[in-house]
Amino acid sequence: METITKTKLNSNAQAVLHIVLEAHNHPTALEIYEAVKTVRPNMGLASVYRILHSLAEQGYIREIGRDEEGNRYDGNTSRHDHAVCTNCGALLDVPVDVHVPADALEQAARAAGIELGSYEVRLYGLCPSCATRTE
Amino acid sequence: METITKTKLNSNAQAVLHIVLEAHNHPTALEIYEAVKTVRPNMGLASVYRILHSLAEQGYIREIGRDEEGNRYDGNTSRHDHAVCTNCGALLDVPVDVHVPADALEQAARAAGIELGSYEVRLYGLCPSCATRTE
DNA sequence: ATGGGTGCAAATCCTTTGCATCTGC
DNA sequence: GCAGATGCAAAGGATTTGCACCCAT
Repeated sequence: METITKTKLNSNAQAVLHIVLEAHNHPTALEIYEAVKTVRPNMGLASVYRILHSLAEQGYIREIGRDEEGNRYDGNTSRHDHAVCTNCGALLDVPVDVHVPADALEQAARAAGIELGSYEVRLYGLCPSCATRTE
Repeated sequence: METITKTKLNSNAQAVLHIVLEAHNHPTALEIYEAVKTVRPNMGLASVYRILHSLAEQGYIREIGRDEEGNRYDGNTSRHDHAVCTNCGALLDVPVDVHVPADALEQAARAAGIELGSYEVRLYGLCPSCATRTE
């Protein structure tokens, strides 16, 4: 049972949301903070963290795991897949849906003993720049 | 092009590897450190971190992402999938392979522009205990 | 003796929290 | 006036690093 309550956003939250929605990459909290500071120079880092959490909780954005740089956020909340560069760590969107047969998902969920909510495919490999640099 | 060079492991590294291989869950560095201390009481945390990195680099174990507790390690290096509890954050193995059609993978990799190495399906939902507690 | 591994402590980095203040309603 | 949001600084927690020391070769 999902309980998502979207509350009205104040102007600070809107500014943060804007940044995340515009970002094509998957920015970290620090990157979002830097970007937001150009618009609201006196916003503090702590507020950015608090706002990001509340935006994620309300379903406006999504947290998509951490890497060595920290937690990353995604403005695209619809189901989609990601590719991770095993060399530089870049996290890219997969622009097409990786179709996984529904019955395979259900069987796997049953086997793992979980009540399936959603899923994601992660591709690991070399991103364009790392592929050429390594070839 | 993968370059994995397995060097001979010294006894400390073997002790750490043993812990990770035996662990059925996906322990964090701290948990591994605690476990290793029962066998080698004077090993330091820094050494555990150094050893874990080198074991992962050499392909003995695998790093499988971070959560609020830190980086988690997996002794199972063969391709397999994971389930994440959206309530308590538990990270479980999926005991069956989620079969993703090879052509879907290739098409997705091409679309994302990466040279595909491997992949993983992540299931999100409620683990057994959270499901009953929430129902 | 020599290079690598080790323990310890200090340093880093991301994130959270306490608290006094400010804001909008 | 009050509840919630904010900035700042301090605290917290995971991970890394500097460094002197020790060990096996």
